[in-house]
Amino acid sequence: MSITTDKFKTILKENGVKVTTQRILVLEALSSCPDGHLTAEEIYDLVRAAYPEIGLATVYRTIQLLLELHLIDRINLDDGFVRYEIGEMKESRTRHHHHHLICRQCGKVISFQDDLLEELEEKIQRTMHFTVSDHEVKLYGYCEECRRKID
Amino acid sequence: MSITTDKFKTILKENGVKVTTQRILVLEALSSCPDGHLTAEEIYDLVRAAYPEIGLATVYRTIQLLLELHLIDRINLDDGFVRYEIGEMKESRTRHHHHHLICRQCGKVISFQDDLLEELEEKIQRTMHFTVSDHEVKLYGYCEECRRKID
DNA sequence: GTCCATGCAAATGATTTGCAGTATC
DNA sequence: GATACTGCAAATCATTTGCATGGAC
Repeated sequence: MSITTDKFKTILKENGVKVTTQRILVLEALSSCPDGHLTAEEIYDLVRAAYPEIGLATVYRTIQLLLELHLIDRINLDDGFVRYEIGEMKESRTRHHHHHLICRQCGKVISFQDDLLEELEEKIQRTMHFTVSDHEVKLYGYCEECRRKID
Repeated sequence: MSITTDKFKTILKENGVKVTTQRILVLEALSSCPDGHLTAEEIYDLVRAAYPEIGLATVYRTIQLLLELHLIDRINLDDGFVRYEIGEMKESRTRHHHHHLICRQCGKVISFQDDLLEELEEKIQRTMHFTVSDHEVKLYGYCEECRRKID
């Protein structure tokens, strides 16, 4: 479950930054597309529908702020666009990351949950003396429809 | 073990593209830094030491070619630079990927081998009907030295 | 000799920044 | 009312591209 507007306002105040229409609209655009993986330009277009005077620079500055507040995550699918998505399950202390399946054919992105890396992280800790705090996993391949077309 | 210059020349010929000094030097720069994770600019600087007249555009074009020939891999550490590294173990048919530990403190990148994702890929195949062909894993955290400094 | 490859400079495209006006607290 | 935030336009920076020259086969 993603963050509500009210909770967002509280977080902004707690961090000593101002609550502005633009910030709320950017957050809401990201919230409204929970599986969106939106680019900055896409967020800009979405917000502009409701608030035409917003500038692209403000969108970038707001994205930066949301990243610093850990309310959104950056995703790089190596297609030349950086994307952002709302961070989910902020309440739980455990890092229930979700990861991405990326179809090489149609570019579709499917999210999935898995904690299988726990074991790997522990192993890394032991053998490499490296403390893992976070991870990012991308699986490339072919989605069901595209595989059917290829066969 | 990474590719030799002779093997590289053969691959170029097999693919109907010309063997040029520039291409060889770029490949050798990447080979000489097996753990380098070089940026295009860094490759440019390395090659220029031996061959000052090379242009940055040629470096980019060669990187593109090497990627298409699957001789190098692209790595994105989300620090604003795209990096490249020589592909290892090209001879074995199995995908013995290596992954990266990235220190959030000093930025150091440590490579490691692991096939732990085999299990996950199989599960994805079964439950999501998605055929995984490749994967990329990045583990963020703190290396031994930096952890020591923090404590 | 034929083309592909190169070097240079200009173009591109995402992101950033400077600055004067504006809105929040 | 002070100051952080915004919008705009200009700047930046990695990467790409057009084109005339040069090199590989």
